[in-house]
Parts: sequence; structure tokens; C-alpha cells
Amino acid sequence: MVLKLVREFKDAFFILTFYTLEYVFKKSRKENNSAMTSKKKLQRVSSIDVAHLAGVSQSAVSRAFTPGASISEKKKKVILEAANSLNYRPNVIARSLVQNSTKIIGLVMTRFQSPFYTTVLADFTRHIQDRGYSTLLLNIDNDREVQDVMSTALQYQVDGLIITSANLSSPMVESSLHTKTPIVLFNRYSENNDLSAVYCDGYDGGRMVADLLIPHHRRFACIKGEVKSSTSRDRSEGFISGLRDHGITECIAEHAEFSYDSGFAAAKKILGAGDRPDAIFCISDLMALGAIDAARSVYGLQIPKDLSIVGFDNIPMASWHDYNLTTAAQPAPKMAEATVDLLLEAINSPSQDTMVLKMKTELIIRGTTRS
Amino acid sequence: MVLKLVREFKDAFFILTFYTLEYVFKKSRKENNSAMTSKKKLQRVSSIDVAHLAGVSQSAVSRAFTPGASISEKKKKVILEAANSLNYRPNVIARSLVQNSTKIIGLVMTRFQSPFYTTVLADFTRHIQDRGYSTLLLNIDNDREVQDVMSTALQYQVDGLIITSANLSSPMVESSLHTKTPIVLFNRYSENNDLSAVYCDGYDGGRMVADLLIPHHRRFACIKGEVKSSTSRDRSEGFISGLRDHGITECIAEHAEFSYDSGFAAAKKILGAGDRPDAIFCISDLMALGAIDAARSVYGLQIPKDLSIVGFDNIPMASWHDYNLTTAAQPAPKMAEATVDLLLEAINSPSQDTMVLKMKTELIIRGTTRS
DNA sequence: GTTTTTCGTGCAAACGTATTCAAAAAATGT
DNA sequence: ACATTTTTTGAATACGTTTGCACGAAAAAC
Repeated sequence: MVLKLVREFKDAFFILTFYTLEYVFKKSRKENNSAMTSKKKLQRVSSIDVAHLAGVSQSAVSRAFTPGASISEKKKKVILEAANSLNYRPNVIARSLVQNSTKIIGLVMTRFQSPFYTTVLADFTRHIQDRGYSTLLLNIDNDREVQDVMSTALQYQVDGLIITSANLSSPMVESSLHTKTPIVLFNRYSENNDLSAVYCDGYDGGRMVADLLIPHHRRFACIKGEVKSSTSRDRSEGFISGLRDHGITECIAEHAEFSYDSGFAAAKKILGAGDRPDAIFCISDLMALGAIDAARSVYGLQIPKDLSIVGFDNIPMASWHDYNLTTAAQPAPKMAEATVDLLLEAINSPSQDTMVLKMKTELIIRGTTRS
Repeated sequence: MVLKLVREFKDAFFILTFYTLEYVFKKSRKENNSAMTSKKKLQRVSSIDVAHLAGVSQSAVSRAFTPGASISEKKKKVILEAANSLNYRPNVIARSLVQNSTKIIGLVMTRFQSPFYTTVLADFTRHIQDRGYSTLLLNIDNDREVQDVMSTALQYQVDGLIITSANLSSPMVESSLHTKTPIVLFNRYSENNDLSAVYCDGYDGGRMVADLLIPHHRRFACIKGEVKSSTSRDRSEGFISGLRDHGITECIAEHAEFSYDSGFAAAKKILGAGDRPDAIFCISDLMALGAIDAARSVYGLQIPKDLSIVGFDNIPMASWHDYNLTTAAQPAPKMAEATVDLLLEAINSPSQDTMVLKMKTELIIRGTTRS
């Protein structure tokens, strides 16, 4: 869109203004080899070129770049020098073809906006890189796309696949079973199908929150996520079961999205109704922060004096000074690392077994709950 | 680490507990083809298998999967059916080799924790996918790694490269000039080297902030980022130049990292010293939010009555109810899309020209400034 | 009915690498 | 100095595609 406008003015060498919003200018590139203009395809330098220059065979060049291959130090040095002078780098794509392994891991993610997944994404890529692999990142907006995106990942011959946040709709499951590519689910688990998974025990986390709140509160509310989300279901059901174990059967419930605004709105609604609760458990931290702001600014409540609020995830903002949110922390860094390890395990020694790691949540008690 | 423990207990079929932190259990996978056990390499089905089954040549199969290729409808249908029954998908890696184009775009990112880059990352991947490409995500912690990471990207024969947040240290620049792979810098520009770039006019943004604050304030402060960061430099210098244009030469300065905590600490220091400013410009929103909390909770200041605070970036949290931060917004979505477009332009019609898009910031006036 | 054009098809040659195999070279042992 | 083992080497093949080319068939034009 912007670019189309730009192209029309491509010959202008002075500064232009669009909408009073963008400036564009263009420079002529440093002419490092003007003969290039005629060539259509930029031809990359191959191992054969290096071989010619170094006066050896192509296989020797390959060996020079393969750690542990059988080649004399002397020849290796000559080759590496030649390669360097030509600015040669092995073509990983060609290597992948013959080795039948791309060293690429597909990462299917959604809900980028959530700070929790941001952290996780950073951890994923870091661990993947540290282990000598690369990350093919596939963004999906809704779970319907999982299918398409998995297909492209498989076409790229990824060695393994990490899938976060998929509601495991039937077509996706089907497709995943047809492939032999190892898959690990993150923060999801499959009930019917046996897929490896790493997730956090939301049910137990919900119970822990209930146990924490029960002693000092009398009336409870819970802000849940979408009904389809298993994450939301586990957490809220754990909470409710925890309440019930102490004879509390009533719990105000409200549904919301995994966002600040949605949490704000839900809390506003709950607190605006009669017989206000004195404790709210929010299925995610973002919601909880919204709930805090709603309680404070819309109803002038003091936290935790008038109202206790607990979140889930322990995102960075939860520890911000004015929020100081009590929350059930997922051991995100550990989970991310375990996911990558599990996947690499499956890649390198394909066994018949599937592994499921269920991690415990840890309660982080800060300032939004009374004690 | 976790996994090592797990492996030792691999034969246990019951639930295990480590540290009281993780549970592990394993299921036996649904046996869909038990003959597989003997085969070492899982052999993928190739176009030749499909050809045999359909009774056609291998090239026919290829053409069936190439839109616009010369093939009869009838034969195409037969082939697609055969392909489907074998669950065949074209191997993009092999295609890349012969077409000399991987349809992969390398995305070098840093500072994942910043909400601004999160949004940008989501936009990048979305646009890249929408245009039929895939994203190879490369995570770097410090700018020193740019070199390494660019090298792997090039080995993967990416069609183009987007680089964010690189301080353009000399080796990286050198390496980038040697390659013919198109590069677009995001939120950075190169002074000495002619590289395409999309960035936001931080200098002008800083001036706008100064213009906004000057009428109603008497003493100013600025929380900057790291000295090396050009982003930080542009913004703060613009601000200071804006002040100077109105005869104000004094501005308290403090350096911080691009984080909440760092902003909190810097503001605490500034406000703790004598002759407190009544307006603080923070180089980034995260710092600004930290500064707000410091001002409120440490010194009990009211915002904007006692102190005005302005940020930069317009991250989602800036619009949260209790912050309601006045800020200079980068047109992030537009910038991201333009970056992708610019890169694809360079990929598809390699010209000698380099393009630089400088976008204007837009002042978003909310509740942390008096008017 | 003949000539031209169009279309569909298979063959074979790339693409850049890893790797097997056999031969050559070097190192080792006697 | 010779036999034997070990190491190093290059030729050749394979990986799974796309694509230029030639050839035949079918359709269109004359």
C-alpha cells in the first residue's frame, strides 16, 4: 500500500511527503560490481568453484566443511582459504536434500499479543538455536489455520514441530497422525490422540488458588476464558472444585477473552451487580490487571482490603509496582526448554513412545490478596 | 535438564514426581504401521511414487502441482488423487534448490521482551505469510551475534533479510555488503552504507514532544536509553533541540535500559534530587510506565498535576486505564507492512537502488500531560 | 486433405551438496 | 626394505524437484 505510492515516485531524488506521514528517499547503491547489471540471476558460489580454485575435488570441499570428516589438515586449510576468498558458505538447502534433515523446527504460534507467549517464544528460539537448529515461525490467528500452516511446515520438511495453543480440532489431529514428523504440543494436550506434550497443570493451579483464598474471603468470582479453551477450562474447574471441597458451591462466573480490556469489562460487570464478591480469580494475568484497574477506578475499591484478585501466568507486568499481582506462575522457561528437549529427543531417537510432561504451577503471593 | 531426569525413568508407566514440580507419564503410541520399526530412515513419499501409482511421468506430477503449468485437466485430476491417497506433498526444499529461491525470509530480532517488538513480530510474520513466504526467525541477545545469525540465514539461502535493532557494528556491515541477498533494516538506518531501511523519525518525534510540553512546564528531564542506540539518540536529541528552539537549554538527563524497572529507577533518581522537574520525557513507553509508578508510589506525586510524563512507541499497556499515557506513536503496523513490501520488491525486481522510508510519529495525547 | 498451430507429454539435464566405494598415498610394524 | 594397516582422496551416485527441449497428437486454419 505504502509501497505502491512510493513506486510511482521512484525517480524522485528529493524528499517526498505522503499524508504528512511518510518521507521517502532513495540512494544509489555503492557500485561494487557494475558488471552485475546484465546478469539476471545472482549466481551463488558453490563448492565446485571452491574446488577448482583450491585444485581439489568437490568432495574434498564438502569434507572440509564437515566436522570429523576424513581430510588432512593441510588440505583443509587450503580449502578453507579458497572458500574464504570466494566468500563461500555451504548451501544448507542442498545439504538438507541429501541428508534428509533440514535442521529446522517449525513453531506454530498464536496469540502473539499475550506477554506470556512472548516470553515463551523468546525461550523457544533461543533453545532451538543453541542446539544447532533454526526456527520456522508460523503465525496463526485462529485455530482453523493450524491445518494450512502445518502443511507448509511439512512441505519445508521441518525436522519437528512445536504447536502452541491449538484447540486440536479434528482435521488438524488427523493430519498430524498421518505424518511421521515428531510433534510436541505446548500448553495443550490431546485426549484422544497420543501426542507428546508439555503443559502446566491448570487444574491443580486453580485448586491452589482456591486454597489460598478460602480462609479470608466469603464470596468468590471467576473470570474465565473462551469455553473452547482447555486452558481456561482446567484452571476454572480446578478453582471451583477447590471451593467445593470446602463446602462453597457458589461462584460468580463471567467469560472474557485473554486480554486486558476484556478483563476490565468482565470485572466491571461482576462488581456492578448486587452482592459483590470479595475475591476474584482471573484465568490469566492480563485479565487480572484489567480487573484491578476496573475495581480501583470504576468502583474506588482498595485492593486487597476490599477485594482480592489473583491471576495466572506470572507475566512481567504482574510484578509491576502498582499492580503487584498475586498469581499462579507457570514455569515457562522450564516448560519451553523441556519442550525443545523433548522434540529433539523424538527427532534423534524416534521411539514408539510419546511423552507427556505435566508441570506444577507455583503460587506467587504478592500484594493483591489478603493474608 | 528436566529431560535427562525423565529419560532415566523412561520405563516407568506410572506417574512420577520430580521436585514436587513435574509429573511425567508416557503412553504407547497408536500403532498405525508396525512395519516401520525396522526402517531406520522414515522415507517420505516422492513425486516418483505418485507418478508410478498414477501411471504417468514424474514431470507430469510436478506440473500437476505447478499452477499454470501445461497439463490436461484429466491427467491432473488423476495425479492429484494418487497424490492424495499417498499423502504426498511436494518437497519445497528440493524445489528451492532448482528454483534458486527458498521463499523464506530471515527475520533477525532482538529485545523480544519489549511489547513494541512483539506487535511488530506478529505483523511481520503475518504479512510474510500472506505473501506466500515463510519466516525464519533468528533470535539474538546482543548485537554481537548479528554476524553469526546472518551467516546461518544466508546458509539457509533466505530470499531476503529483515534486521531489527542491530547497532550496525562494523563486521556486520561488511558481511552484509558482501552478500547479494536483499536486506531491509527495521527501525534502524545505516549512515555509511546504503541499505534499505524503514524507520520512524525519532528526532522529529522528540521535537513534537518538546513542543507539546513547553507551554505548560518549566523544568524538563529526559530518560534516555543506552548511548550506542541510535533510536535513543535520535529521540532525545530531537527533544533537546526542540527545547533549545524555545530558549530552554537545561534538561536533566538520565540513562536507562529499555525496561520498566530501569525506568522506575531512573525516575526515582531524578525525582529524588533537588529542583524536581515537572515534565519527564521517556525514550520508551516501558520506561515511562516505570516512571509513572515511581512518581506515584515513591513520591506520592499526582500525574499530570505535579508531573507530566510522555513516552514513545504506544505499546498496548500505554492505553491501560490507570496509566493512560501520552506518547509519541510509531506507526508500527504500517512500518511492518512497508518493510515486508520493500523487501519483496527488492527480491522480485533487484534494482541498483536502495530505498529508505522515514515515517512520521504521531502524538497521542492522553492523560499524563497537562494542557 | 494438407498445412500450420496449439497443446500435452516424457526424457534428461540441472540445482549443490553428502557419501559410498575403490584406489592411492601415507603411516606403521617387522 | 617389505608387508600391512590406516588415512586421504576423487569419481560417481543420490537426494526430489523444475524446466528446456523434442516429439507426437489433436485441433485449427487454409
